[in-house]
Amino acid sequence: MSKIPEASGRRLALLASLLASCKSERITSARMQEMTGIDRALIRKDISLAGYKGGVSNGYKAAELLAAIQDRLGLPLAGQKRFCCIAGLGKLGAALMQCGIFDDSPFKIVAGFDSRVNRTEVLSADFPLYPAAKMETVIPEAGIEFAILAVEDAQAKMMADRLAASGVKGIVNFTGEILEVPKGVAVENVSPLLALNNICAKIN
Amino acid sequence: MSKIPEASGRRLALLASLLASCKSERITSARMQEMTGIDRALIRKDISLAGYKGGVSNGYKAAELLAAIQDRLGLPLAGQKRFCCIAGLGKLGAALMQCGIFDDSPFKIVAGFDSRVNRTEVLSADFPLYPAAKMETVIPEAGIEFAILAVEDAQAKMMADRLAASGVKGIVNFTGEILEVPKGVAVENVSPLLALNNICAKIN
DNA sequence: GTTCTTTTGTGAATAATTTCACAAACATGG
DNA sequence: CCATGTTTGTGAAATTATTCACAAAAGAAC
Repeated sequence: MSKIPEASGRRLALLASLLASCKSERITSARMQEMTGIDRALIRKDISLAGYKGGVSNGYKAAELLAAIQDRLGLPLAGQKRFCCIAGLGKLGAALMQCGIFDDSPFKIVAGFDSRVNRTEVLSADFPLYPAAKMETVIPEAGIEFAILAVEDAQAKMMADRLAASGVKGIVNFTGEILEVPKGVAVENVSPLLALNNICAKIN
Repeated sequence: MSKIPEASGRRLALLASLLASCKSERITSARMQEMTGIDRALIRKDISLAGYKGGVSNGYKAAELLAAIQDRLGLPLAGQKRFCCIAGLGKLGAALMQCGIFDDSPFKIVAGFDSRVNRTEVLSADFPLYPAAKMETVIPEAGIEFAILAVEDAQAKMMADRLAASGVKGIVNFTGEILEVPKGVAVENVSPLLALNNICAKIN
């Protein structure tokens, strides 16, 4: 089956996260439009791309639709644990590792890295913390697939290079820097500053 | 002048953040392609949409180009301070307000809100913290335009409604919930979980 | 000042996405 | 079971976005 266009993929991932917290058994494209602002005809097209059929007359079965999207997009399922690490254990990195956001998710933080050794010694976590120098050995050995980058902007590019060289397949970029990564590594920018700028651009 | 399509706007905002940390005086579309992965012809089209001319033979002047993009997109300039608040002062919210990420930016956090009063009393910040009940009065009085939403998922929708009702024009959504907001309020999702899912979708 | 090289700026061509519109599928309520 | 009301699924149309390709602009070298 051919690959789904990126825009459709993003919308479907959004729908997946919406469906994951959907209380009712069934949901219509009209309701999803209300919740997301995406036109319902487009939602139906996307769902059709995802390969799911079966909503006629009464809307889609939320659980089945979610499963179909997860399957088609290659999203990890609830039971799975895909391993991640956090690079940069400053205020933001430390909070991300401690705030429990990944607890019920298919992602699990299994390592933390920081270039200041005392941080890795002082902070407590229920997974090991390493000096950044260990990155290149720990990441492949632990089977870490994804990294959350929360270092200071000045170190961002260097750390991204090292993460990519260590074999991570995706980086969630919390820094304000735009990362230049080899093909095969996906970057998702979640910088609050970039987000605020995007909002400013949208409301004009 | 007509409004810029959303996709172009996002790319231009990305370029802006790239240009903001650009060391060299001039930059070519080819170099920007290397850094962002966006095709250079498309970058030139976007820049042309932004209304900037003047790069022939030697690339664009980074500073001028940045200024043009900021102007065209309505992005705040370095000198300005647009007021923001943080809703939800748990681990993540507290870290966001303390980590200094907004220090050199045109955005300034001027208030924090949490429904647990003791949090607003225990935490220290260089701006006032309020119980969530004060939101509806503080936001309009302080001239707050944007909110960073970092509450727990269960409270996310309710808080987003209240933020919107209080008059914020944009919400940076760190929660895993998809927010249903009135038209006129922009939402930018920066959930690490959604980001990881998007990465999984991309690498397939 | 002439030539050579680089790089933009942009019409035209192509490709892709989104919207429209409606038949078909199914549920519901008599 | 029949009529009625929803809602999907999807071709076709309309729109939008991207890539191509190249003339023109400008700097660099000599």
